[in-house]
Amino acid sequence: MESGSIPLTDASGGLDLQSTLESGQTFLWRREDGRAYEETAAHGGSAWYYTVAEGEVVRARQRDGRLEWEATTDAEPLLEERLRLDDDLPEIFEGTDDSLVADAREAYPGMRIVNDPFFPCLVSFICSAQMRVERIHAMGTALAREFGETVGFDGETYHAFPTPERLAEATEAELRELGLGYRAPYVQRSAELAAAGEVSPAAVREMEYEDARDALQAFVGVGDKVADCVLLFSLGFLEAVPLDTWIQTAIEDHYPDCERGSYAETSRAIRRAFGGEYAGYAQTYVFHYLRNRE
DNA sequence: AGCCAGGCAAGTG
DNA sequence: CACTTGCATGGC
Repeated sequence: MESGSIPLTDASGGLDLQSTLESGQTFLWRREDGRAYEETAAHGGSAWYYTVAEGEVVRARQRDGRLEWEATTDAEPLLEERLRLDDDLPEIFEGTDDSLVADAREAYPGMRIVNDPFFPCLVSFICSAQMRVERIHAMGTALAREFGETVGFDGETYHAFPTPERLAEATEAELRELGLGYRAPYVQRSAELAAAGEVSPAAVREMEYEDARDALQAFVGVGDKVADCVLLFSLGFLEAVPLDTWIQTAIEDHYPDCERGSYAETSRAIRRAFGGEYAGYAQTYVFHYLRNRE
């Protein structure tokens, strides 16, 4: 086993690992302990998290201004990529003078947008429809347990997120047994499309933002909102602003002028209000901030 | 007991 | 294009 630690400088905005991994952006990391979010925060947020990435287990925790990791091979490049450690947060928020965004930043400085692998991100957000964050996470755990490759590490057995091929072979009934409900056929059919290479994430990356959002809707169970989540949390479209129920409420309460009646037009308006190029960062801070108060 | 949760697909007008 | 309806499941 290899291990190491990455220094986190304040210059680029630091890191809040717990908020990054538990704010409903990614469902691919789990805590080694079973503590609740609040308990972990009370303990200084230094819990170990793990994921299975590229067939290998990676553990990480934040302590004493460093991001410590344990893995079978050097995990530094992977962590920098998945946690977007090179994003310069002060620069990203430089142009936004919005007070709600400022409050959210003050509450969770160092939270970053994740950069998840495409297929797991896609399936996670297909499952997210009308579902609480905690249950989406549980669905991911169940999918990995039932259909994911097993990986041994440090005397324990872990499960990778299932491949498109494996999930394409699953039956709707099997997926319903895992509690996916009406999302079961969406996941199965989208896995088939992904396995067939119907929509290539590499090609989507090269598109203009709104074209990319349309292209992802070739998958089943993917509308505007889920497409925006995949663009933001997996494909590097930092301008994407998923309009979920929380953000819709925020628009009513704080940005009534941005309500334009349709997803496309409201999206344009709120993207402008959130600073354009990096509007998705503002969105994610506001989402986490609002969801954690009350 | 009823309502709601990071919505979407399919069907109408 | 806008609008309506049905859809699983679990927690409060």
